[in-house]
Amino acid sequence: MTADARRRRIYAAVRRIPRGRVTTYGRIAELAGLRGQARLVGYALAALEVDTAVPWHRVVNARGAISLPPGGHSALMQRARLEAEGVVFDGDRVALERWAWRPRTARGRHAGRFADA
DNA sequence: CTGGTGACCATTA
DNA sequence: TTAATGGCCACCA
Repeated sequence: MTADARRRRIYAAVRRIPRGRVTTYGRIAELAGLRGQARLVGYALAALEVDTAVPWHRVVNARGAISLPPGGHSALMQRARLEAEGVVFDGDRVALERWAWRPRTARGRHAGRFADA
């Protein structure tokens, strides 16, 4: 698989995140069929155009925090966009147990490390 | 080629 | 709870 194909899979996965929810880099990697390659997700997002339709702001790190340089323009925009969608921050992070998007892979009840609040 | 870096993460101590 | 470690891959010097 080419590097370009991986990037497109990553973007496709990010586009699936619903409004008002977040998910992690590692989770996107899994959905893109690239388990264990979370770093690639960050790299791919960094390559996006400024006016992209890909909802990159819905991707946070495993702690629920924004992984962009603190105080930077991009970080501020990410937080502003999330809050505009109703996502609430607790300090510098969002509670994943509450805001993480869980695609329907859950069989019957909660299947992942993100349970409902 | 080699080595370093990055919007990362799970594991281990 | 925080720190260190090893693994991952694309890109660049």
